[in-house]
Amino acid sequence: MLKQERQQKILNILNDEQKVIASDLSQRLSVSEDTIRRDLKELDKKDLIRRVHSGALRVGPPVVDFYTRQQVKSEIKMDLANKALEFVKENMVLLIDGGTTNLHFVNQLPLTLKATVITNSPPIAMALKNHNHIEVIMIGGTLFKESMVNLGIETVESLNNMRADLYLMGIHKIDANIGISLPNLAEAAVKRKMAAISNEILAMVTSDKLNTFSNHIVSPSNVLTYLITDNIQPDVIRLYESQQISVITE
Amino acid sequence: MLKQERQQKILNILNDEQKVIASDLSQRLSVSEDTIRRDLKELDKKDLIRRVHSGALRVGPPVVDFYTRQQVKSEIKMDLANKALEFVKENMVLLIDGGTTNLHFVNQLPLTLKATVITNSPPIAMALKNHNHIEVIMIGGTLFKESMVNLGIETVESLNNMRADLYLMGIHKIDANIGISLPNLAEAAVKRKMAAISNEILAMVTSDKLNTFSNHIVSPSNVLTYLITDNIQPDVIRLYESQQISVITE
DNA sequence: TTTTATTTTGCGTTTATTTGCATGTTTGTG
DNA sequence: CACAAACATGCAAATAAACGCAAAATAAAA
Repeated sequence: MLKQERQQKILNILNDEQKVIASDLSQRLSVSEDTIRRDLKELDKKDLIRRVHSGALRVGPPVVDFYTRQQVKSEIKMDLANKALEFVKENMVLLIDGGTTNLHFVNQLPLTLKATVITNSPPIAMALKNHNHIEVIMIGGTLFKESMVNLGIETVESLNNMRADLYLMGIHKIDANIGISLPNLAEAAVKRKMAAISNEILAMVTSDKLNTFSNHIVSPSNVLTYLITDNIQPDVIRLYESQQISVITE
Repeated sequence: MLKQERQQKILNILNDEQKVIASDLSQRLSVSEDTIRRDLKELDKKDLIRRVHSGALRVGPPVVDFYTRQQVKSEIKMDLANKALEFVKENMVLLIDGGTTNLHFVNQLPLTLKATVITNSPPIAMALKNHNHIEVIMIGGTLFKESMVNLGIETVESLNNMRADLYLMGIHKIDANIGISLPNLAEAAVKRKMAAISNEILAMVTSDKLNTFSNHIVSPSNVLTYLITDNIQPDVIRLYESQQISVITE
């Protein structure tokens, strides 16, 4: 393995895990501890990590570009996605749009599940390649690369002829009073349409998104049927439950 | 082998494999390690790679490596894809369907290219995520997982309102007499439609696909404008050239 | 085509990196 | 304080890179 390659791996691991232990790294990367120490020393000199006795710490907040986001096993999101699984029944028609949490959800779907998935997100479609009993219907449109979803008039029109049992809505921002919102007009329009053609709507929301808002409003938050979150503050939960949303937490 | 050609191969390999070892390259390209080192030094100076001790790393964002990594014909396909690049002009409307060769092609498109890409293949769309000046229009439909393309009535209907300058048709089987064929009815229908709305059609074909056929015929082979292949048998080439196809080989 | 000029390549030699190990020192912890 | 784990330092082996030079290949000119 190349030295720089190994150091990049260390940085990636650190990005995922906050801290690393030198002896661990030695095993995981199968090089001697001396080599790891030398790596850590170099990375520390470049201020890419903070060296401490027996290991190293991450400097600054975790980086979240799209690709590392996909690789990073964000445990919280995995947990949320895992809780969502129980709402999936055989032969359901699922409507799934973009977002990393939705991608986690799809990756956890059992390979044997029989269902139909409608999506406007290429990554979601790709993740279902090996689910032989899931029929995937892609909605076309203009690819919006930041969220990796197809948007536009055709997207909305295609949705006209469809109905779904359960819509897994990717959430950017949600506020109990203001509603579900995000920074892109076209994306809001598509989500609104998706909500309209679905029987039930489920949203997985990490607590950092709760009670935040952006400029384009999709709909009031009470369109949601289920809200899965890691936030356990009783007053926050009550806020949504009072809107007839069934809130699922730990 | 010419120097430029070899350096392009190095870039292709690097694109595919994220890193290269100088001594490996020396063997794979059958030149001395000194030559490889000189190549790497030049490419590094142009910022096309990142030189490190004992090898080099890829610069820029990762590419979509969706299909099985160590494909036997991978290098040949990259060569074919590379030859296809010259037919792409600024501000063109490209229509691209599925296939590994097409994916290789897309991965080799310069990040600065201005163009519009229409595709029914999610992997192609994903591969264009970092091409900030390429507008991607996805055609929806039912995902056919073997080829990873969207198919069906909606797919064909969506294509009705579109026109493309150049269609990169993924080829399963082609025979000079029987035509272009494949084993799936719906896919054949979509390809036929795509051919109908395109000004020119380009096909990249490895020699093992030449003069083979399957049960669903897309069209006669003479719809092609360009045929890029690694087959250099003069009689085979003449077969296609006699159909007014411009054949590009080594 | 033949000849000439230029570029590219391979080899021997020298120099530099990287890695693991041995040895002695420091640090954290009970 | 004791003691193990972690660390720094120096060293040697293995690889890899840099350099100069001559042979070979390619391009250009006659």
